[in-house]
Amino acid sequence: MIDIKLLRDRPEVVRASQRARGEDEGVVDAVLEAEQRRRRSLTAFEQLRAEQKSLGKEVAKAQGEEKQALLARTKELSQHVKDLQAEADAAQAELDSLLLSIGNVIIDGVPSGGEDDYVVLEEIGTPRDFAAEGFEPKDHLELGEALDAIDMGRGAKVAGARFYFLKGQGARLEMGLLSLAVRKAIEAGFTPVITPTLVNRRTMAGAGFIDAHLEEVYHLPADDLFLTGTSEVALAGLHTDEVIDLSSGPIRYAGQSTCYRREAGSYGKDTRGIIRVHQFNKIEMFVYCRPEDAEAEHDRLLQMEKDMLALIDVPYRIIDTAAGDLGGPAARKFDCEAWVPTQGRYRELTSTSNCTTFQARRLNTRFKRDTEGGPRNEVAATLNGTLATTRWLVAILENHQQADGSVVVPEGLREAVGLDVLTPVR
RNA sequence: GGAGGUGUCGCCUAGUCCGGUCUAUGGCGCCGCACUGCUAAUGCGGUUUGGGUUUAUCGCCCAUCGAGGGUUCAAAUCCCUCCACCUCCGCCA
Repeated sequence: MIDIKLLRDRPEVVRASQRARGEDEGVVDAVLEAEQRRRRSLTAFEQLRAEQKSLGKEVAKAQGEEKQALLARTKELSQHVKDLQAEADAAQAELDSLLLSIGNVIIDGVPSGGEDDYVVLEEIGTPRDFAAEGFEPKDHLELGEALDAIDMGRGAKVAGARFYFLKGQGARLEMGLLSLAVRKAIEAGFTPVITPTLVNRRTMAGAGFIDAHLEEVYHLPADDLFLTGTSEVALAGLHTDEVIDLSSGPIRYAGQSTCYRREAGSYGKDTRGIIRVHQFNKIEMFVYCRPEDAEAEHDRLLQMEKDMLALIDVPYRIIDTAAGDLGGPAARKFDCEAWVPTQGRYRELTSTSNCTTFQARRLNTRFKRDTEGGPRNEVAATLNGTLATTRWLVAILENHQQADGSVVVPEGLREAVGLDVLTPVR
């Protein structure tokens, strides 16, 4: 949820953000109007409520005929107060639903437009020239099957399409990758966390995954619980309704969890292999900090991702995602996309978002700031970023394959995986 | 799954049976001031959170006793639903 004070004081900033996202900017005026209505109805209610309370005290003291007269007055007043309260509640609800419909205000510099309007910030590494090496690269599934590392068929048998088994060298590769990511995070001062993967409605909504992503989310109606598509959700909810201590700097977590996504509306897309699946594992960084530190923290998260990608040694590029492709909570998002040889294009491996105060406002996570007028509670900023996922195996397998179908484990991963080369078993 | 108990403004706690004097008691902690070689002790004052009004303050007002409904002129207090925690029973990878 955006800050209504910002919208009130500088509506043009919110309008510009909405425009860049390709969203309705008229909602800004609707909010201003709803806010007026809310204040008017609230004032009316509060005045009458104050009168009701003071009359109530007289009733308590009065006797006999006087009491009866007061009761008559106050009964009438009671209904009036209820009506005004209902009006004020309705105005508040209307305001809230308008505010919830507005995405986070983008940060200056974020490119306008949609999915294809990203800006490439940096390209790192050079794709291998397989033609010059004299062989046709195999895709990750063909490699994975020959290594007996990936089994899609049995995944489908047990659970359905887009499910899979990782086994043997495949399981070792993933476990090594994830444990290396956690180790790097710990070295950088992050606290490792294993999170719940089922969360309640408030947490899911607060993290921003119910409005736009409802179709994407597995829901268990019997318990009204939601399977999370990333540990970001649980980590965002970790400090709900708390005042956290940021006096000695940002709080940095590295969450490990299995992630569940319905992938509704992606029928026919990436149906082969483990690029787009219903279940995968991920190490996710999550930071709470003061709003003024958020952009620096964002750069830090991106640097963590770059360091991690350097360890798996694949060519990749960094893009600054366009406003229309940010999703509601993010004010800016950088994706790192690795080169996938058999697709001849870059595919997302990491994504780091600066959500500023958007998530924390919904989840009521604040910190104490000392000001001249004394300590004040202020909404914290949150950021998240990927440090490793199952999908990374795709880039590792394809970029490090050899003509005989074996795969060289990148140097930086060898110790964690415990293998130098993955060898075909058939 | 069943039975019982608990939930009060940082922590502990009074109040709930029997609705109005609760503008929620007291202690601890914390903050400020005073006193004092320093510290401690002592004394005085302050100390939930959100919102409205005014916005330069002070102030005044409303909401908030786990959450949400209800009864009532009036709810921390009575009723209902839900949530969390504790004890016991049952079941169980």
